[in-house]
Amino acid sequence: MSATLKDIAAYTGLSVTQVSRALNDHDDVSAETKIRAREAARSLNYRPNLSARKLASGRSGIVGLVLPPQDRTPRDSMFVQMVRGLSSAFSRQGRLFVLNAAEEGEDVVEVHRRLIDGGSLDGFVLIEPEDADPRVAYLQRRGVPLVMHGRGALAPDYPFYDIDNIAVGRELAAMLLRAGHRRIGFVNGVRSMCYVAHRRAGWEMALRAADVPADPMLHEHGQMTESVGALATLRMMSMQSDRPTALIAGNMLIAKGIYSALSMLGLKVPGDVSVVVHDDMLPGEDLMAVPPTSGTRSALAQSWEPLAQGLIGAIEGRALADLQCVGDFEIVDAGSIAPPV
Amino acid sequence: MSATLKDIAAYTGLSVTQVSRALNDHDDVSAETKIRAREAARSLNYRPNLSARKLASGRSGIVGLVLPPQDRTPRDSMFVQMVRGLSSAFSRQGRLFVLNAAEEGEDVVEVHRRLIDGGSLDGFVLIEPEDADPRVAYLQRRGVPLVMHGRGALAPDYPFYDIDNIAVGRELAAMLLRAGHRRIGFVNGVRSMCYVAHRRAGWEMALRAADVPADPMLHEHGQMTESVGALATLRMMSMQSDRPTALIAGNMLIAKGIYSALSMLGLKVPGDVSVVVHDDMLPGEDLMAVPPTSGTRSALAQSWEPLAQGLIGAIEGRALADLQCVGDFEIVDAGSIAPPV
DNA sequence: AGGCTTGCCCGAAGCGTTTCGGCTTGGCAA
DNA sequence: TTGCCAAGCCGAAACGCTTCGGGCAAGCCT
Repeated sequence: MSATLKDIAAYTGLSVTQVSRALNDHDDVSAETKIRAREAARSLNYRPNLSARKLASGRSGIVGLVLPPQDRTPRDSMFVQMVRGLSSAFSRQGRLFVLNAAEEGEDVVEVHRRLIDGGSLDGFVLIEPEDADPRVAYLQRRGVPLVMHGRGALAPDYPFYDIDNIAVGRELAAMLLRAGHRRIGFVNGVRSMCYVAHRRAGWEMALRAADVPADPMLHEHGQMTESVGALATLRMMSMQSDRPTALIAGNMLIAKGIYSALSMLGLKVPGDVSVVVHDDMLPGEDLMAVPPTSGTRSALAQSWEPLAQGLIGAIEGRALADLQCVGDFEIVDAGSIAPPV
Repeated sequence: MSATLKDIAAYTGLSVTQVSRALNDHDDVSAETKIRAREAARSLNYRPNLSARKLASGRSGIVGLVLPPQDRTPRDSMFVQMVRGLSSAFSRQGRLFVLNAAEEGEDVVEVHRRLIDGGSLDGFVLIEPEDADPRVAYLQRRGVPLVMHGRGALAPDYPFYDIDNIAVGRELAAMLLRAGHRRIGFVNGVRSMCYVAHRRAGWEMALRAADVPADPMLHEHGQMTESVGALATLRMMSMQSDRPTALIAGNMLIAKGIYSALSMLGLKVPGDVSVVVHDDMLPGEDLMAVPPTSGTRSALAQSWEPLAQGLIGAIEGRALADLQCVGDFEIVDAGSIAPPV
């Protein structure tokens, strides 16, 4: 159905070898031959057969992602976002991106194995890093390239794309400290996540730098949901003495919970309590109607391209240092900070 | 890394040919040889190389789904549901299921082409059927197996899994007619969807059978969202004369909108207005806290298995009639129907 | 002139699997 | 005894691609 290298060879009078080398832009092919081959390929509507390529070279050009079995964070729409983003980032690079979901009880590593020696994939994007990640261990042992969305340690030994979450935590606290706040509450994510720990560390660093003690009662771990935000707010605001004058929200859902708890308590933002948030700018969240809130933001959508670049770099064997990318975040002032009362 | 047929051949003393035939359960292999080959395969940890298989036989055992570019129905969590369901259904059948998202401006058919002669996929699950579906036309022309989730016509010429939506519409209306209602409103989905048209037809049939005119003012097309449900309810309930005494909701989100509009109007269910719904039983929707509502229900989650079976059947060349499957729905009475006032 | 490099090209082998056709063996009927 | 058939097995070719090793000219140096 589809044209093969042999067809192009016949059409151009070249050998199959030379056509292959021409189309793959090898360097011992004359410029004129390359052009001739490329034109023939286009006019014959040639599409390389990835299975054959994989068989011959060990590389198929297909990369993938395995959806962890139960989403601890029930952020389905983020997954769809991600799949779309990665699909298009990779297809811009001439690669195919596919997604496979792990079954409920199934071992995630097992799924990767299936995908690898089932024979097609030659690299993975990993998400939701864990501390000593078994997926990383397995892939590294087998020499399969990977790139991590986030990181499982401050300086891991694998390619990743992440933002500087210590700086995020530090900056969020610093914004409030600069306004004069001393009692600063932080509603963070689940403890085991590395970025959560980093943000907490940043919060502590900023406080220490301002000679303010970091009261553990003012820090809360939990799922990043609206209700966790609301409950944590109620708890902190009902502290008998020294209740916080400002709150940090780990993400927009938490912020929403904070706002609704505060309004229930009859407290105004920023008059009574200042609020800052780290916003991942997921589309759909803006529809959530959270009031404009100061803080840090970094679009999750901007990570797909660097992730793709990182994985492709890893496949092409570039040095680890080039493959560990720390992205930027922005600082915005939206008027949700006022001096403490 | 992974064992090959050659390794098994060496290990068992058989030829590569015979091992291949044994593992694929061909019939000119003795029972004893089959067992020997299978055991060797297991103990050598053999995994067939799908690329090689694809190259030799034209079939890779990988099937996929292309996510349409912009989701007209913003039901991201349903997609994730679906991916998980199909992944596990296919993996139970020893096949690999992958998902690829079409880019924003990209032609969906083009993506299928890439996946086909990129060389790996040998069949597709399609979703969101259209009237004269270009994807179906393309795949049929190229002889690539497919199965549709839903259908684009009453009796299409391709494999599908669907429920009898005419019967759904008829039954929903009949439940209300039996209670004595004559003015029955229907808040349905977007007009272009085939299942929406079917349900509408069912509604009309039931009314006609009861000698009740089908007032077009009592039927509303729109996105299946909460607000559409609410707005349609407000419109119908404010009709000067002959406002409906009962409402049919196309799905749970619409039902939720109907309930909130009715409560805004101070109307009770079922005292003032009866309500029925078709519920797809998506997990997460039960959390939406819609009051128990009578109507029809069919778990979307039950369609993954038949879809997988249908596609595999199509790949294996079974007859079309065996591949067109109409699933059941249930009728439940949850007390949301009362005689009209 | 002889030898070297450089630029461009090609044949053939091989990736792991399936499949086609043919081979051997033993049993059974004629 | 001969001939035939079925059961079970195997060699070799093929799928489309990459890559290794080599070949042939033309140009340069000494």
